[in-house]
Amino acid sequence: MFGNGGKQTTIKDLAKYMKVAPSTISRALRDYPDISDKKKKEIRELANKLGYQPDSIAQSLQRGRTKTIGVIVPEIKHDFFSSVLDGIEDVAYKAGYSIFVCKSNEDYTREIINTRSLLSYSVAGIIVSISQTTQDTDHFDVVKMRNIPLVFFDRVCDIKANKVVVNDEQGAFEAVEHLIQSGYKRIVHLAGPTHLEISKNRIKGYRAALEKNGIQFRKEYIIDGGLDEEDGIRGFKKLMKLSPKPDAVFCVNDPVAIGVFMQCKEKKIRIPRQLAIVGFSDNPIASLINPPLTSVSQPAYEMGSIAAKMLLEEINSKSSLFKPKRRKLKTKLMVRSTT
Amino acid sequence: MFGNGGKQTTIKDLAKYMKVAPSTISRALRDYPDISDKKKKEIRELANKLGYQPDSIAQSLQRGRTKTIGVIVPEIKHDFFSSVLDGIEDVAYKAGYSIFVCKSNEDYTREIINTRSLLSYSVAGIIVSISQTTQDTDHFDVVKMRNIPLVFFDRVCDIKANKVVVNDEQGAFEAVEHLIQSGYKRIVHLAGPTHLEISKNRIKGYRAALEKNGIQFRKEYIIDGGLDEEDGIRGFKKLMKLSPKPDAVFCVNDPVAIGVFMQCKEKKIRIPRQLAIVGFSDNPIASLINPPLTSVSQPAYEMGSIAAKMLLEEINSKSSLFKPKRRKLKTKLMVRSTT
DNA sequence: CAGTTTTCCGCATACGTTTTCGGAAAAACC
DNA sequence: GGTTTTTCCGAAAACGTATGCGGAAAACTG
Repeated sequence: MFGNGGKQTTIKDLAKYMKVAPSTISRALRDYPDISDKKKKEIRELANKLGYQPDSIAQSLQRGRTKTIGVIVPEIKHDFFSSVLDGIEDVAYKAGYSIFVCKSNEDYTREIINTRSLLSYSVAGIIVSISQTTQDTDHFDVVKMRNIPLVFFDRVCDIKANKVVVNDEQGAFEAVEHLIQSGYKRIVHLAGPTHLEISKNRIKGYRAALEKNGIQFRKEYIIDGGLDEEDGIRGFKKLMKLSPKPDAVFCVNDPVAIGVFMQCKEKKIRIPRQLAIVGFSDNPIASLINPPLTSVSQPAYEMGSIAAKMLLEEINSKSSLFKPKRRKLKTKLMVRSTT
Repeated sequence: MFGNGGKQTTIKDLAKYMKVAPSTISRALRDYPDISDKKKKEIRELANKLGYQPDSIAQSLQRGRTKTIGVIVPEIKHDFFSSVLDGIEDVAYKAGYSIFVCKSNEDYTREIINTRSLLSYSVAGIIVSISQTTQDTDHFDVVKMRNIPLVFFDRVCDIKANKVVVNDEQGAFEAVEHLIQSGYKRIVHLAGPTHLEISKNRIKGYRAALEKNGIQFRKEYIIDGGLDEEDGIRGFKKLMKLSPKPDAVFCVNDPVAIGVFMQCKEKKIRIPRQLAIVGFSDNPIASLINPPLTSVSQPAYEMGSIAAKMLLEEINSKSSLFKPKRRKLKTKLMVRSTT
């Protein structure tokens, strides 16, 4: 298959071999009308025999754009993000695209470097969930200015671009209302970073549920924090100092809930008798711990595939007057035994 | 920052602006000796002002190789693989490389397409864990022939290339010996696909432990299967039909163990009283289920970072007489309550 | 057979970099 | 002031592909 010591067979090689111009080869392989059927057939056979494969880099340089979509996530190993990646990859693969995965590590400057890198690689589009520490979003303006399609998912910001999120407010509302209807009255919310939209929306839902059910909102019952297990542990400690003592906690996501969960185990606090717990995102782990964690299910894989589809749509819509859309997916409350 | 309507500022733009040749710009920015310090400074300032960013595609075409490393994994969302990806990304990022992530979906032909795609993108190197259905490995020969560095991890094959694995045999041995020492006598092994090295090695360890402890090996106590939860469920059903009834099961990995675990819950079989379970890979879930799962811990993140380091080493070693190495990482038995 | 159309293909160029080679101008030497 | 050396820079080619344009040969028209 490869007779030339490791070098890729190029269009020029074929040209020399066939004693025609490179342009002829190119046109023959792309089935242009200006080449005789006989020659096309010959060329195709030779290309097959030598295992010719067009050089994507050269094509990209010529076209000014790659068949690649860039993805920026805060973390890869988190279940939610890896499921999203999975969804993106599947859609991209089917459309003949590859994915470039960058991790921001929840770090603002690394996110900037990542976008720059993706831009310099002329990706066809970018899908991103912003990091916890990102407050300023100028780096995404540059993407828009270069006319590169952009889709945000889950952790979005208020830039004019495609977005796919879950109905965080509704999800939070249902979770908290469920707690109330189960008889809990002193419900704490371990919230995420306040500048993130998801945090705000989940707080909104929390308050709405209290309000609707005539429960007085207390400021000290919202505990700010982050999105990791450690934040859950820290949150638990703050929570235990409150008085009157809370009887339930609604966590901004599952890792935080797991942090609380583990602390309860350690301190021998009965779940849900002494403290009820609700998480958000329904990681697979939720149903397997004991007692199984009640959590708001978030369609991660679907989010990824929808984000990718939206991106491809924008890529393929030549018109620059593309109207950004916002898809809001439904959540589903998975009631288990921690409530 | 961008005054030209969305187009990337190029080296030619700078050249026109400065009224010098493009080559001068290139040399100035790369700090070549042949340019006067004064001009270098001017050029750098202009480049900064216009936000010049070298076009990676053009550089790649010129160099014949990208600053990108391709990764092929069977699945993204599995905890083990996403942790490996995490490790790879971190060291790649530090070395100025980006990663191209492809998913084979445990499918042989998709794996071939993935490698082809990576080749056509002139990646600097490839890291891969082969799919369950891969028996033939010609597609990797092509990679070697193109002199592209290659590292296998976990699911390796017998190609002459860098490899990083865990000591599967030792890990399995310790797990099974632990079972024996805990008093279990009829120990079944739910094995993986037989053509994978990991499966073979874990079987070896299983047999070695039996042998050393004077327990008769029974052919029917090895149940072939796959690597997923469903395979665990299937395995459980076969296992229950055996007589005498087994009292312990050593699973080829955690998903399989979880499958068995869930079946036990469903069928009200007491763990570990009626059936002891040991998994492999120590997913985070293992410690959180009830009872917590005994499992062989496999350093996933470290595997990724080591694989990436080996790859970079090979990339940077100009000499084509590179000697493939094999790193074997240690496992650690995490004894919990299912045994 | 001259003129027109059609068929088929090559030339040249562009994409943005890097790099080799060589050459002009300035500086240094005797 | 002529020769050599040094300093600095430009021209051009190359990487592999795609494409507008033009041109030669063949086929068809009258």
